[in-house]
Amino acid sequence: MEKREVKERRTGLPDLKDAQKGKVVLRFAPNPNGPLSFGHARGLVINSTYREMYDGVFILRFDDTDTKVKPPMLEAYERIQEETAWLTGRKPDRVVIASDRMEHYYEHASLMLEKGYGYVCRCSAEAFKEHRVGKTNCPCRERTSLENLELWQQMLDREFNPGEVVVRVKTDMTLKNPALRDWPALRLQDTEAHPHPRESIGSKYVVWPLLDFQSAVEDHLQGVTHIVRGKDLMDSTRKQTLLYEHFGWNYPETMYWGRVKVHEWGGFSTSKMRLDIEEGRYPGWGDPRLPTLEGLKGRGISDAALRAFWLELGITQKDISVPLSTLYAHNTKVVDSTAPRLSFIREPVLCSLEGLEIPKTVSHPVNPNDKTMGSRTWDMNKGTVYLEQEDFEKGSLRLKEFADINLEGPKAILHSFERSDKRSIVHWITEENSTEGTLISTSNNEIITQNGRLEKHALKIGTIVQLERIGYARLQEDGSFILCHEVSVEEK
RNA sequence: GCUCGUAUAGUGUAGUGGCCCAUCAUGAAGGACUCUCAUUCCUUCGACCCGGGUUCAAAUCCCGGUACGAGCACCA
Repeated sequence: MEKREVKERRTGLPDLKDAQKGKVVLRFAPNPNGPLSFGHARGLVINSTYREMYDGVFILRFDDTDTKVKPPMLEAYERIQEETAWLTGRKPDRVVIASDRMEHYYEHASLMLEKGYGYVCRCSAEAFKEHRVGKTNCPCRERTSLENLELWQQMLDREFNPGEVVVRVKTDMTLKNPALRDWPALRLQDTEAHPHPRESIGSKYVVWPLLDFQSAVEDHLQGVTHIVRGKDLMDSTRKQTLLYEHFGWNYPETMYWGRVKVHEWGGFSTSKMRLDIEEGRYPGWGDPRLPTLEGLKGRGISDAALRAFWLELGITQKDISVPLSTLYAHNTKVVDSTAPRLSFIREPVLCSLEGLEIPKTVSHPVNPNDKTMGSRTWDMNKGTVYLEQEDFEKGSLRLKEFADINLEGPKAILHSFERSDKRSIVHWITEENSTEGTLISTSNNEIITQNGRLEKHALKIGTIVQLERIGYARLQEDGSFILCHEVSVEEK
């Protein structure tokens, strides 16, 4: 009888299964091998939104347990926390750093060996692969817990080299899914050659947990109730569930989202970007061509737009490909009502006004949809204005909020102050109310710098403006503007 | 190859057996407003992967096919 209600369009995220208000614990666990990027925003937005919905706890966890393949970046720890606060609107309730929690992982590893839930395996990776593929038990599996604990101590005492030994979780070698067969839980890392970048950790440990073990133990210790993450971690859930069964714990409820590709970006990875930056292909993580949170923010993509974007995609397991214009549409919606208008003349042509008596000043609204934002008033004393080359060529124009003109070479003959016909309305700027200005944009992975005449302004760094008839742009520290996206997607 | 997952308009999404000749957004086309090619508003266009089955009734359940994606790392 309440069915009717169920069928109404759901807005926002679907309910979490078995969730009670005030008792939900969520986490987002990036690898700090670089600052966050566009894709990370999904985990942040979804999980932090559930925190709001259920008045729960949101944990930011740094999964920094690999020092060689994806080594952590020291600056990223701080940066990621700032980015999290920016995107979610508040600090995480708890911050956990895996490399600070090693003793807990050791304790559980040792307990696992003692109880016979796992074993120390001295097979090479290749040798074990044969067991995995052939569904045969590895001889190491037969060791007693005493032997295992002894070997474990030797691991801790650095009596082995990386690659010689690994701790495995005992599952079942005949499991249908090969990924789950006696999966590795802890391994050795050469932290002399590859020390952990955090000073307090450095080369202190050689035995390190792998993601599936570290994450499983930590989720339990933190009391995580719901895990919402990408579906690439589905097998991870199954592995971890097997470990939870050994320990008699209850695995959190999980939900997954599918892969998202942004048409314009293709496949970016943090590791790849890091390499590109180190090799000088990009000057830094904030480069406007990079899909990092820093890059997007720097271009004027608002946190609210990013949130709206990811919330709209929701958590379907479908793999999708979205154009960037979807994000831009959200951004326009968020930013337009508060964006001051500004005049920027590309390829400026200087014209002198003649023919009619020129008023002392001309005013434009700061934002036509919000009169309380006031107006911009230009002095007209000098009688010279800049027009864009492209507009100049049209011959007869309407200078916005001012007058109709007919162009005769460098002379702009004032025709009337009232609109006299349908000639196109263009933006313009007086000589004395403008300065040299720069607009930076990106196209085909190139940075394009365009100089022109910029209206004088007193805006704060970071303000997102609408350059009239051009697009939304953000004021940078050096006074230049960086184009976020064009006012209209219409191609010219 | 083995394992797992997904398939609704151009792009995304809602929908868990009848309310669906299918929701909302975006997009496209047209229009209104506007001294910006902005914003806002209105109209129109446009979809249930294919084939079987279950049922009085299927986008929804089952089976098969196809397509796409992920995992099978001593990465996260």
